[in-house]
Amino acid sequence: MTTRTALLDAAEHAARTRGFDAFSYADLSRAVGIRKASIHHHFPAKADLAHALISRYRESFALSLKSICEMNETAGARLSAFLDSYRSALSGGEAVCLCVAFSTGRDSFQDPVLAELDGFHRDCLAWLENVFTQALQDKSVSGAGAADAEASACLALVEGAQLIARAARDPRRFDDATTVFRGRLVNRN
Amino acid sequence: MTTRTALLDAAEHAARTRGFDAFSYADLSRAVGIRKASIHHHFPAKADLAHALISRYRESFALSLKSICEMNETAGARLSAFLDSYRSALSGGEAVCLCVAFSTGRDSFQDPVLAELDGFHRDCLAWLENVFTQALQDKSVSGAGAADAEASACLALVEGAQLIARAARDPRRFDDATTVFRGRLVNRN
DNA sequence: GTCTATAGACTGATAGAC
DNA sequence: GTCTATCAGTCTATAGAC
Repeated sequence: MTTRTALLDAAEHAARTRGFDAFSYADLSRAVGIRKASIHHHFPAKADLAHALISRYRESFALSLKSICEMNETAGARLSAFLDSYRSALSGGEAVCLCVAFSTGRDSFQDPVLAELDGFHRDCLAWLENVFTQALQDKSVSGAGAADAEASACLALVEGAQLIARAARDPRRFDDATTVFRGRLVNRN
Repeated sequence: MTTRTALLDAAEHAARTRGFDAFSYADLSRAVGIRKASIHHHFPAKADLAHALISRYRESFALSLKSICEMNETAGARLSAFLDSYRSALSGGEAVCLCVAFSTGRDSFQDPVLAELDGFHRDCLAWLENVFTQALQDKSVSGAGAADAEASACLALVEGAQLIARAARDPRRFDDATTVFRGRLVNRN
């Protein structure tokens, strides 16, 4: 593994557990085992690190959504897998997804990072809207309404559930918050 | 207005728009018009300020929930007013409620503050559970399931919706995320 | 690519005069 | 209660040797 990748991994972990502004190059230095100054060789400013982080995350998340579609046929099964991925991102209640972590500290960021963050949200909402549109056909989500409204509500629900679970350091809070929604999903595949 | 109150007001505004760790005594100094050192007379450590903030907020929120119950009869109308209060806390997309702001920066806080924050969550969930229990009787929320599950989902929804709206600096995102839920409320009073 | 050394700004916090 | 002055610690970032 390259030093650059090790730095990105350590930074992602720190950002998701403590927030982007709450870790320093000194923390990364300790985690990866090189000096602070050496990190600046890979990411001259912390803004460069932020951009690399969110950009890598956006790409990997897009792949993950694609994989969900390949492995699940019905809208209900796809949404169930979507919930699972947000649930597993909690890491036992210690972390939130990078998207939530960056949303809470949005002030620190400049245009290139904000654009990538907005792009992430758009990707996610577009995918959800597609799946909820499919749900109207295949009847695999009970009581499904307008696809765009359902998509917005679903994203807010999982992000809010992550926030609450991490605040309580208890992933069961995520399960509590998503119980009603899960009950609407017809889980045959 | 006392200096102490002016400091709390300025701190609350800063915490809700930028986060508790993102403002300094220097910022408060500028906002209120006294020197940094003078702030330490009112709040010796920043942790004392955090405690005073969340404690004041918890009390005023409890009063606000009580007022909602006095002014609205049905569960549907009460939940609609609950949504309104979270929606108006957005301040045009610039802020989140103090509870969300403190949840995102939970690492910075010590026990007395965390206890108050947890208490706030408990208060809020207990109130919601009561209202959803009422909804099973008065039929003012369509498709209502188990009260505790509905309460957890409702809190996650409004907190997630605030997060997304503030990230986009656009309060309409809050409306988008809460459209489906609003549609379930029977709004006669 | 990694290092030592350092700069310059900001943080929360304290001492002591008025 | 507010002030000036100052502290030690942290932060991001840079210069230049190896």
